[in-house]
This record gives sequence, structure tokens and C-alpha cells, in this order.
Amino acid sequence: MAAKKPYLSCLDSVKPVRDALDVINGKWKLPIIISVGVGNERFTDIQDSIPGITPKAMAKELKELEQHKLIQRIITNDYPVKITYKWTTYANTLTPIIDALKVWGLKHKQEVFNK
Amino acid sequence: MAAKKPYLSCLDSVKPVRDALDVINGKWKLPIIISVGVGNERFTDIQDSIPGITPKAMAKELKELEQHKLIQRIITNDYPVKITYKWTTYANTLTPIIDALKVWGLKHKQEVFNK
DNA sequence: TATAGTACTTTCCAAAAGGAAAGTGCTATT
DNA sequence: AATAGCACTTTCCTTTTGGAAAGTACTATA
Repeated sequence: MAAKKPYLSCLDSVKPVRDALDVINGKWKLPIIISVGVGNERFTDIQDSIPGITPKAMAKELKELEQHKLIQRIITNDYPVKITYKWTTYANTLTPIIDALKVWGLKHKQEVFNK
Repeated sequence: MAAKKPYLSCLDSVKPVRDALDVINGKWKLPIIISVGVGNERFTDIQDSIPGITPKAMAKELKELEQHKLIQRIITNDYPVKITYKWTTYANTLTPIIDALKVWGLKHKQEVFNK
């Protein structure tokens, strides 16, 4: 009997993809990054720009994104303390992914709709 | 007093990205697609090629991916019934996303490592 | 007849995620 | 003095996810 054909290794692709997913996976991370990217800086502005997100989810995701250096939290000690969130240079490296997802999302909607 | 500056809308980007995420979000979907993409066809081969995945997760994800037409489940009524999973033409549209994630994952590891 | 392989399913249970609603501490405005 | 806005946090509760382990139904092989 012939030797059993072994499975094909694909860790070269799977591992980096998993590394990327560990950072940007989830329902809200990319939406928040996009919102900050178009210029929303305040907590409530970001929240208002993303339908369905709760302040609890916002706070949690913002913290994680800050830890991953994808957004920056800036405290301004003016008369009223002001907190702003900003897009980092490092976040620029995500634009190819965001663009690819946007293009695919639009195509997929067509695909589903035209069926 | 000046009128309150309103938040900036970003639904044009957020909505399609969310549509895409709804389909490919999760820990295992892209790894499975990649594994089938390199040529693994059998349940156990796919499972063996992805470290850490359980048969329960496999079965669930394979079903969902089939529903989204990203993989095809083929039953061959030979002597022992044989089931194979195949990459669909439609799954080709995902390669830009997979490539972008792979590139970013590799860069991100460098970034974390060199710090 | 006994063992092994394939492709799952089922059960159990712990941990994580997710949402609604209310609360907090601060300041600015009326 | 009362109200409102900002940036959250806290509580409560339900749902989802995730893994370990065992089980099942079938067939092929020794």
C-alpha cells in the first residue's frame, strides 16, 4: 500500500495572518481606526460615527488600540480637560488592509444582492 | 458661541468593512481558507495543518464558509465515502485581503521584535 | 475478530464578549 | 442653583465562544 499522503503545511501564511488577526480582529477595531482616520478625535464623535457601539465597547477597544500603537490618546490640560484620539504613523501601515476589506465588502454585497 | 462641530461621517468605509468582517472575522476562518487554498482537502489534513483547532471548531467554520461559498464540500460515493473540501472561484477574491494581512503580520512581528 | 482510520457530533463547562442602563466627577452655561 | 455636556465606569445579565474529552457510524486492513 502506498504511503499515506501527508497534509500540506501552510504555516508560512497562517502564522503571519494569525498575528495580524490577533491585533485587528473583532467587531469594532477597524471601524474605530477608520473613524479616527477620517478625523474624529473626541470620544463621543467617534461613538456617534459608529452605529451600535456602546461606550463600554469604545473604552475597551480604544485602550487596546492604544496599546498596539494604532491610535494615540492625548490629554490637553486646558480649562476643561480635553481628551483627543489621533491616528498614528504606524496606523498608516493598515491602509492596504482596510482598502482590501472595503473593496471586498462592496463586491460581496453585489454578489449577495445579484443572486 | 460657535455651533458645535459635528462628528465626521465615515459610513462609506465602515459599512463595507463591516460587511467583509461579518464573513471572514474570527480566529479560524482565514486559516482554514488558506489551508484549503494550498491544497488540503480532507477534514483531518486541514485540521492537522492548523495548530490548535479542534474538530468542533473545524466543523462549525467549514459549514459557515460553505454557506458563504468560499469553500465547496464534495461527497464522493466511492467504496468508502470520501469528503473533500475545495477552494471556490469566489474565494479567489479574498487573496488580496489574505496577502495584505500576511504582509502586515510579518511587518508587525518585526515592529514588536525590534522594540 | 480486532484494530485503526475518517469525519464528525455530543456533552460538559469555563471564560469571554456583548448590550442596556445607570452612575460618576468634572466643568460650563443659563 | 439647576441643567447639560464630556468621558467614561460600573453593574447586571444574557449570549457566544472555546476547549477537552468521549462517542458514533462507517469501512478497510491485519
